[in-house]
Amino acid sequence: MNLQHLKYIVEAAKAGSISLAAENLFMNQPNLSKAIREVEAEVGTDIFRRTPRGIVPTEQGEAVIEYARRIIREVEEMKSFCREDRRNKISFSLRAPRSGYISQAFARFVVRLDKTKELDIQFRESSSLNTIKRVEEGGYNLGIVRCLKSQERYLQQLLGRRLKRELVWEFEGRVLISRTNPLASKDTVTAGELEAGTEILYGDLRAASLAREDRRPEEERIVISKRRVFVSERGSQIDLLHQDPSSYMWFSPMPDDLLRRYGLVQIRCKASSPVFRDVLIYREDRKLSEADRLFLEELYRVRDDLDRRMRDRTRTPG
DNA sequence: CCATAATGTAAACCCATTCT
DNA sequence: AGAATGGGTTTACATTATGG
Repeated sequence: MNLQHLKYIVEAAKAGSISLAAENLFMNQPNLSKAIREVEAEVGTDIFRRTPRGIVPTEQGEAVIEYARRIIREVEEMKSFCREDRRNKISFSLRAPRSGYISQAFARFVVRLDKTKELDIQFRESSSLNTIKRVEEGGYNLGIVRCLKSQERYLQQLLGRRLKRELVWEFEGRVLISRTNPLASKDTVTAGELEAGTEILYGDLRAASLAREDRRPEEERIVISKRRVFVSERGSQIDLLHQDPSSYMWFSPMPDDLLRRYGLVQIRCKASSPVFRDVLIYREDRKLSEADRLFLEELYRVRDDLDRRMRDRTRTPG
């Protein structure tokens, strides 16, 4: 049994099928089948129960797979330990939803880093499902996933047992509009006022919705407009907001300086705002690094600023 | 003494086929 | 339909032999 064998059973567990796993591993099914049998022979217990529709881990198998994951990860950590000069290099990787407050926190975090050190920093905006996948696999160390509060149970289910989680922020969605939008001077808008406008949504929202359609038939999203445009590129979203002054999109509360920079205004929607939760995730076995903590410090600072401003505004209307 | 070449073996591979 | 087997071929790896 070698590391390769362990990777095989982890992939097989993930795929739920030897044939599919073989495809993912760029090998053929018989060889994978044989390899799994060899591991089973060596550990002395069946890892999977074979069924006509694929494979399911046995009770002992679950434990074996968990061991395998840990071993693979440790080896990866060992390699990265040897690869980089840890004293002289800052490594950081984050996947997060598209969000003004997160990108602002990220930017502030980066400028605070020691100028004399090498940087290996990755920040990528991505859907919650992809974030979970990448963080689980170990490609990214930190992830922030966003879900509707009402779908939280789903998220917990998706996260499973191997990821630690921490609530970053719970906020009411805001309506993001151009400064030239006739509604821009208002404090709050009603659903009726938005109804005629064009709603802009992220391009991947349809496909990567956290709740699977088949399992959760009732529509949680508040649908207001009949005119909906899916756009996944930030610049185009902003252009469209300006070109079509009736258009709007739901967004997380955004820092004022960003709003000013883009010529945008953010307002509450009376009564029917969806409530979102942003949750930080990272692998169970991983300790937060110095850089991670620095980022979180900035993240919470930006969040608290926004929280405070939003409270002030509601107290002094007009 | 180390580096390269030759050799033998185990493993990975592929395909056809059978089993559940 | 998907998993397992068998048999033949190729590839990878380790060991040993040879040469600078």
